Amino acid sequence: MSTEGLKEARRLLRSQGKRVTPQRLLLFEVMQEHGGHLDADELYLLAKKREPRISLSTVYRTLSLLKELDLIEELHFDEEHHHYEIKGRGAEHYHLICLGCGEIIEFESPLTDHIKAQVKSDHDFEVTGAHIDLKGYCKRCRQRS
Amino acid sequence: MSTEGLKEARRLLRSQGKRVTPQRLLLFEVMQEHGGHLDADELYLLAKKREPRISLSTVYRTLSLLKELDLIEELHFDEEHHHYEIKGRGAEHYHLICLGCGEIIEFESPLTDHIKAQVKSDHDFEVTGAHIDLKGYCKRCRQRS
DNA sequence: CTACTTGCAAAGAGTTTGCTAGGCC
DNA sequence: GGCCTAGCAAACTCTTTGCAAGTAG
Repeated sequence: MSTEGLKEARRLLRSQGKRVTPQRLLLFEVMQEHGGHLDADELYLLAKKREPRISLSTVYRTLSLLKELDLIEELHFDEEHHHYEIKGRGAEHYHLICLGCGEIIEFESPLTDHIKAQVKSDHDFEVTGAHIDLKGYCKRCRQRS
Repeated sequence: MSTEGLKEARRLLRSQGKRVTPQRLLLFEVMQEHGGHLDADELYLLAKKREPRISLSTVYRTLSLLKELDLIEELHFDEEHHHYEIKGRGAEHYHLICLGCGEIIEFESPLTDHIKAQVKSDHDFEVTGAHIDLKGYCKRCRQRS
């Protein structure tokens, strides 16, 4: 399950042309394992236990990258101090992949539940997980042609 | 269905004076089976499971060869990082993958059309292709536990 | 047998990291 | 002071290339 999240992180980094570095994976992993919210310094100290050479700037840079990729959430408990936490691995989400510009839009749909129900009755198959990618063209790319 | 594509690949390679090597067939096959989009490294790792001696350079060289032969499509998710996918369509079918016994059942569902319609109205996104994998447990495997 | 291909190692292009030195409430 | 960013050389990721060994036709 936690490796699932890691793969997802790799995939997202890749698809955005970001490089998959050990530091980024380590920081993501630490956040995942820790579960709750962390601030930059706490994350730094935890990561340092495993990779003492990691730098605080990398922590900050990685946090904003992960936030940009929507993998973590920034919590403003107070003005001076930001906390971060892994985004809800809760609701399943799927992807719209634009073949024109490469943008990846995440979506959810209750219809996926209907598909599961149908598959259950048609094939007597109990679905536990789904992976849905829809490819096509986004509004902007369609307008350009 | 999938052997159809393989034969086509052989034929095309031949007709262009390219040699039909196990590596090229393997890589093409992996891409075909995977269905969705892959980048060079993902393809490399998948292929390595079946033929551990394959090299990353072969993956890159084969990808550009297959692109040249128009057997795969290069998706520019961003400037420097490319993804690839098998060309050519056909009746869309999706997969049920049993986590117990590994069986893969193909299915179709009109509901996928509804998802496309919904995605169109919600995100103004025109779907041209879909890749849907549902994982879970088939009847037999459920009865055994 | 000959020309095309592969695997390896290493180069290249471009990004990311770790420092150190600041900047901002 | 406490928290975060900037600038830059060095390190690294991803891709391509050169070459000797291997293989298809």
